[in-house]
Amino acid sequence: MPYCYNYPRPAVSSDCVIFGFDGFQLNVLLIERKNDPYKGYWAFPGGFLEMDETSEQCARRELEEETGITDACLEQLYTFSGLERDPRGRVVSVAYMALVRQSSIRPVAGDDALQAQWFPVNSLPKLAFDHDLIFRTAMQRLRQKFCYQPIGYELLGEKFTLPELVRLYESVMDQRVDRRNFYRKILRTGLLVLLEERTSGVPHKPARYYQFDRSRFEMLKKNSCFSLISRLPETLAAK
Amino acid sequence: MPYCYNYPRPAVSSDCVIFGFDGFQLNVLLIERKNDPYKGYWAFPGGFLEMDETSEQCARRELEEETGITDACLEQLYTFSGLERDPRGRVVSVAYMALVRQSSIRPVAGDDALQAQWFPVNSLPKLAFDHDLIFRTAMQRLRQKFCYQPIGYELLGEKFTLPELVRLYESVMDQRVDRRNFYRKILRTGLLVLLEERTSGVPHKPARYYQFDRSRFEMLKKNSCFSLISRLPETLAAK
DNA sequence: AATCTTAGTGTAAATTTAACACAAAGCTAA
DNA sequence: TTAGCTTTGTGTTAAATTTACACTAAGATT
Repeated sequence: MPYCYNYPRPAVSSDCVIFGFDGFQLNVLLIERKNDPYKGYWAFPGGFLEMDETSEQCARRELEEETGITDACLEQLYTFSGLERDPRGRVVSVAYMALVRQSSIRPVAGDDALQAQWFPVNSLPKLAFDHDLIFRTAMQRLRQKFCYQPIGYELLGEKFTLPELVRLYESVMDQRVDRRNFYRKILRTGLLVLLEERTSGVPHKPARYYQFDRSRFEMLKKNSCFSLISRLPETLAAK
Repeated sequence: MPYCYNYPRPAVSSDCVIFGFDGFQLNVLLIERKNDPYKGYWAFPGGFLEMDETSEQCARRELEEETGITDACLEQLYTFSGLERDPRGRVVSVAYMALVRQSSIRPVAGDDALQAQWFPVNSLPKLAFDHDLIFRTAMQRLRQKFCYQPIGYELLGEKFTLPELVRLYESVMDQRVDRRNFYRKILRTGLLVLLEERTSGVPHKPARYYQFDRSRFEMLKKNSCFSLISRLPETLAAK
């Protein structure tokens, strides 16, 4: 026990909630734990902080070690510090989340993981530690972000069709979206660039591909704001 | 050095960014540090995590010890884990923020603090540690929240007038707001309850007092969502 | 009683939303 | 080859909201 301090310290770890979209449903990436505690349980990839890395670097490192993913754009989600999170003792975990193109990622189990696998968000296995709480927090945050930011392009390919985008929104928000109104709304933002290519081999009218205009997005993010509750659903306003 | 572990561990702390509003400008509560490092510098109240408390409980405890504030509603802001945050060694800090009624709080220095004092957000002294980064993060988050949530009532009294509310919004967002349109918007949400009382002793028409309907707010928070970028300012949409 | 200052209400045009209908384009199967 | 099926893309219209204003009201001061 070579590391000694004047006061007790919790261990610090990072965990990653990685969202992917397969064209039909929203998934998260889980690993099966190779070691105790919770051996054999599924959990989010993560591990202990080392002294020469930030919490985000730790998340990125553990993600690569356990799943092979290297280029996810991580965003800090929340820090969990419950007293009984981990049977080994006090562990404070900084959770991160990321949206990735599921198709471009082939998760490979490594290190502490028996296997890495995608699970649909509405049928997860029993999770280790307090990862169920982490998952619910991530889901909530993801939905919030979808409400007021036209994000989610990280979840699709470099190019995508509007119908795909609608399905993504419907999956995440778990509610029906009017295609036609949605198209207009999203196109009016000017964030999508129309490409020449179309889908092919489909037994119906082919869809056009679009690309996300990241530079315009950054520009807009700086300026747009202030609307004070964007709009109140009529049904609620009446009450 | 009685606390020993197999692997090195960072210390974990909590810091609190407390926002207050004095009717004219937005302020934050700072303490002057009694001890090194950064002795004599101003900093956000905070301190080290103890083993029998969560990170939020730690924030609440330190806030009380150093400023006497007991009933702030803390919200987790962000966790800072930079390698060089603290000259004493590796410290990971979980930052919280809260909005309080400045008038109802008389900050009292205690414990590690020489004094506790409100500072206008646009003229802060030099801050200890990376607290300048924490402040900018908090300010950004506060503005974001004001954009899509009719919050900020914690910053005003139990009862308040619409002109006060406008001044609050103008202070936080640092931009002009059209009184008349703002009134309509905010009233339409149904979140404000008109009281009988009016301001008195003012050399002009007295303003009416309103009260925030917290239960309706909770109800709305559950249901409202999904607008996909509330609205795009015309000036930007044109580009 | 006139004046000054801020509070509260109203109006009209432009924009956006919500809820639809319909034409277009590709494959399939008779 | 053509009718039929499916999904995509584009309009249309009424209702609601936003924006940008002008005007009246109420209290204190001179």
